[in-house]
Amino acid sequence: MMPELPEVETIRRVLAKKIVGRRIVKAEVRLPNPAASRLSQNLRQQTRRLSRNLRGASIKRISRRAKYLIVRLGEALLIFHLGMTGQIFVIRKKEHTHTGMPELPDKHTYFILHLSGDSRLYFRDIRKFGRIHLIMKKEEKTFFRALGPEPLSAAFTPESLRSGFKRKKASLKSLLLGQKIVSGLGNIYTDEVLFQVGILPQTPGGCVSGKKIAKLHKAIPRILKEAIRNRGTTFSDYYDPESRRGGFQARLRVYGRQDEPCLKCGTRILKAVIAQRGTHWCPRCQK
DNA sequence: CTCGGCCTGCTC
DNA sequence: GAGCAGGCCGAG
Repeated sequence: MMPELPEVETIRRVLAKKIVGRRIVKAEVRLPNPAASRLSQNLRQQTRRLSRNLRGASIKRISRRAKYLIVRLGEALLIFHLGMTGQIFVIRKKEHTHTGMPELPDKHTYFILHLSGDSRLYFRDIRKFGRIHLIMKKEEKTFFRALGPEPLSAAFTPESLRSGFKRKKASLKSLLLGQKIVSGLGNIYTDEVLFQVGILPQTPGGCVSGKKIAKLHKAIPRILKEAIRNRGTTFSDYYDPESRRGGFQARLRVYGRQDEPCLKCGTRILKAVIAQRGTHWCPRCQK
């Protein structure tokens, strides 16, 4: 997996079951090499706060904002962003590990929470695009200030989309990926949403009709919810913190289906780079 | 706004 | 060896 909103939400739900109510016995940072890497810098910057403030804290609640996972500890919030390859595992010390699950901690494991009840949370990130932050509750608003409305909340409205797209000549693909007009969509779900709404990803934001905006506003939460119901999308060997795979990959309509027939009309699905990301669409269903 | 850069590992 | 990968940020 690489996590967009549905995958992070799936992880949130698993963590809520597994670690809420537990106490943090110790927080362990394992700085990656090279020391100049951004994850290493991020962890070094946060490491004192992490080890000083986490010990003894108890986990009250797990929440999510867009693709950020938030472990609520009362006044403090421990925030994870998983980047492209971040993973979180929770296992008991003696628990039999799943086949396909890495031996933990391995060389890609950069943060460990030792929890009461002999369980541990491992943060692992092969490409090191992930980040960890510890902030105070009062800083939460500022921390997330750049994010657009949460697509599964009432803050997300046709009007918020309309004003975001207004007079923009950037493509819908880049606008939806940008996290500013609406947050939580990544490369997969952006392609899926645009297919279901029947709009080409290269359409400039300013050229989208009110009718399409209304359809888009309905399709975004619908698809995200469908993906969450299926525990997100899993490629290759991803496992959520419970060692389970997602199931949405079987329901993808365009993502990864280049050269295959469109499920609606049979036309060959195209793929090209748009907004620097591999983008999939049906040239007949999307106008 | 677009682009390159950040990272490692996998596939061709 | 090149190109690609589910994200994001900062430079120009």
